[in-house]
Amino acid sequence: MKNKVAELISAQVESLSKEEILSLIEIPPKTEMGDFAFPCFKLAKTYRKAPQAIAAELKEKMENASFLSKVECLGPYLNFYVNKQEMARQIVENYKNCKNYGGAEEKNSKTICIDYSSPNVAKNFHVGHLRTTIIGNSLNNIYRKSGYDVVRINHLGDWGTQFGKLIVAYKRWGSQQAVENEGISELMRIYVKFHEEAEKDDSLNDEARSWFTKMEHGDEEALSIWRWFREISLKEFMSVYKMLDIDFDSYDGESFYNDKMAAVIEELKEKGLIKVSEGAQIIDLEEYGMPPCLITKKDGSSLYATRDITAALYRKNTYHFDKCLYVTGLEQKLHFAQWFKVIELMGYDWAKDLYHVPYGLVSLKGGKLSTRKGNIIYAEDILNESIQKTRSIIEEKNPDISDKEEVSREVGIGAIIFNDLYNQRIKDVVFDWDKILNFDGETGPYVQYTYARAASVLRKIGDKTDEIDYNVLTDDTSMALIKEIERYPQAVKDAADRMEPYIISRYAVALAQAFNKFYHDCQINVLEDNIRNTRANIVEIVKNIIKDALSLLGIKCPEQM
RNA sequence: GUGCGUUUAGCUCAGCUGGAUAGAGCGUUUGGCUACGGACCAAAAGGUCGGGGGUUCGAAUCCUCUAACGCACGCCA
Repeated sequence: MKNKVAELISAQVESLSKEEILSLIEIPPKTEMGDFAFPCFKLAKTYRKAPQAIAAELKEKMENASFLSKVECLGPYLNFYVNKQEMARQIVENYKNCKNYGGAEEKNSKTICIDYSSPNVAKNFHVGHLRTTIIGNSLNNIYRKSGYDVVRINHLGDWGTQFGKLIVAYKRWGSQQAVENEGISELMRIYVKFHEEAEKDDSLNDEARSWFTKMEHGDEEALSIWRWFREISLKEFMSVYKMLDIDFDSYDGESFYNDKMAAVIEELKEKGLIKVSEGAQIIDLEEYGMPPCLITKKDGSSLYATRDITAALYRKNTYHFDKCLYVTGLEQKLHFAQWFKVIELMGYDWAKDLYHVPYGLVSLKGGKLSTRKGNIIYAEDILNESIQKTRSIIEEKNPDISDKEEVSREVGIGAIIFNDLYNQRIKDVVFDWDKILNFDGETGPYVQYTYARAASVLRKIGDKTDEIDYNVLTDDTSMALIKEIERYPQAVKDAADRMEPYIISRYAVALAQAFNKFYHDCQINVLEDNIRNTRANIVEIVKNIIKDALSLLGIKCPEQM
């Protein structure tokens, strides 16, 4: 339709190409103002006339087009009112012709690696980790729908000085029994204890660093403790992933690159990038306005950047990615900028394919997240709390449905995921129980409720035919809903281009709102066959799109709730 | 100190490459179940878009200065 309008204008306007016209055409802010609008400002210079006059002139010339019901000029704008039946028909038929509406009909043979979640072993999985996990998972779904092959990488934080600290702490204050019984909580306890003691006695830090150096040199005692801690942690992480129904293609964490870093350091030396400064090996980035990137410490052991660089080289060689995304907090921005630059300086042109996908800081009302201060909320606790709240709502409103347990999980977890994906990634989040457990308005449960409602109507209707009478769909409410249906592919595309799942969330809410108004204004289960069938078909389309959109966020849609 | 990010209604946020009277949800006030699910729908109130200057026919959007808050700045990740 937009295309047709553009053609019509193009026939009258020589100074602009059809593409330019297409990009100028906009959707008026209010429906009374028409379906499409063409602002005439740009033409004012070439025609040397006021835009109002140009709009009036153009109007005369295009009033007779058959697909239009009306053309009006409102000041400098030319407003087009298209034939409603025709518009509805095009949108619905376009939907029906797609195998994967909103996404790619075929794979595009491109690969994207997404590094997300990547929690630190031996630390509890808290609200902060939930963000990277949920955002990364959603980006995975969005790119998959858009035709990419996606490699989901959980780059576990399972290497580094903190394990030296843990080993020291375990040897001094831990016991096998306690670790086996308490799992990560016990590891956290001795880790916190280490920090308390290390403030009084700095030699503990040296001891910890030397244990980590032993690990890097393959010391069996150090490694066997490390393996044990890692296994215990992974078990707990897996239970969160299971709740969220999230999986990964690779759990190669930092330790995986331990034996691959030497070659990379060698390469950096050969390329003349390494300098020695205060005993450490660094890459000077002053020229690029950044502090130096540290490659090894003075004791020779590796650092975060070393492992990231090594991992990037490995992934490029292994997966041949077209893009590689890193979903981490904004506070790590400098770190990524530094080592991306190092990759570029090594002469790899694919440095431009590395993207840091940052998100804002998660904090609690009382202040920052801090395990040491006990100011922390664990992922499992939020999820369980939300599931329980959902369960009690179901008991109150709809106690007769079957599989209550499963539905409570889907809705409760959906609420948490939706809440995390509702705003732009960059926004800081202050965790608030009241807000996260509110299921009214623009929330996951609202969208899921809309889905359940649609499912319920369709169940009541039973059999329906595929016949659609487009004359039934010309009222404002139905047209508004159909226009929302049309918007889905663009929403998916924008979300993929901007790496922003919130665009899908906002779309899902808008579609649900349009549907609920339609549901309210237009009775669906009526006696007239043409009306019932037509509306039921629209309901089914909307239901399918809601399910698809929520699936991109990682949220399930129960048929009843 | 330097750099990055944020600042839009009481609160949480949308606002696409600059375009028509700046939009939602929550909260507040009010109305709507003898219709298909009230986790719903409708209406009202609520804004000098942090502040100054500039570019433009036109700025929440672009440039510049500035303020507040957050974060990062070498041997943690």
